This record gives sequence, C-alpha cells and structure tokens, in this order.
Amino acid sequence: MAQYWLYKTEPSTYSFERLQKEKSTNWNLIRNYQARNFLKQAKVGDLVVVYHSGDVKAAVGLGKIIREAYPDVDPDDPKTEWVQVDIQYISHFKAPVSLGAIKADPTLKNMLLVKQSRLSAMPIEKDHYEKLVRLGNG
DNA sequence: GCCAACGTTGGC
DNA sequence: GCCAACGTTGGC
Repeated sequence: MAQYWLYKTEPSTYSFERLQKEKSTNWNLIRNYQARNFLKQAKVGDLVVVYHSGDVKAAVGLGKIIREAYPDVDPDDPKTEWVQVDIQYISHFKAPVSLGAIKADPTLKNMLLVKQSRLSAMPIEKDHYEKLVRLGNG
C-alpha cells in the first residue's frame, strides 16, 4: 500500500517546474535528522505532494518515489549518513493549494506542515493527501 | 548530560 | 526585516 509524503522545497533552490522539465530528479541535500528518517521510509510508488515554501507557500503538485533512499554524502560531513531519494514528476495541481487554504481547512490544518513548519519532508495521511488533491484539482 | 548561545527555516 | 520555533554547538 502506498504511503503519502509532503516534500518541501524553496523554488529558487529547486522548483517543481524544474522537476517537470527534468521529468525526475534526486531529492537530496536534506540535512535534518527527522526529515532524513522520513526519506528512509519512502518506498517506490509512494506519492509525494510537493510544496513550495518562501514567496509561494502552496502545495503545487504531485510526484512519486522511483528510487528508495540511497547515500547523499556531504563533503563537509562525510561521516553522517544523509540520504536522498529519486522522485518522478506526475502533475501540477490545476490550482496551487495555498498555506492559507490549508490552514483554513479543519482537517488539513492538523498536518505537520502547519504544526512543524521547519520540517522539509514529512508523512501525510491518506485523507490529507486526498483532500489536497481535491482542493488542487477541483 | 545540561543548557545557553547561536544558526536556520519559513511565515508574517 | 523581524521573529517564532526549532535544531545544533560547545562550554562546563
């Protein structure tokens, strides 16, 4: 059974548009233990909601895991076992789901995204995933 | 092992 | 630009 994740990115660093153009990418440079532990749990076929932080502040579309966690060696910190996963572009939402809309939704406002704003990779419940897709695709 | 100081992320 | 919420670092 597929799991559902929300991965955050700063679009000036790596945008969802760039993922669309490249079709797939390695999701790397996660340097937070909690987020890394979630990356390690990702399985091929899991679905990922991509969220743009910064100026955009909205869930922008969907991707899926195509390669499970493998080493992401940090030259400045080679002894720590950071990991990356590969993700494939699926689709843009017809309309991005803004943080405001997420906070306004009684179910979605309980997501870790809202409660723990610094976390860059996190699990989301199936209900949350489905609600986000519904809001994004109308 | 504790905790104060500092750094980072991300929303406002 | 500021600040809240964390995470990390380093002195003790």
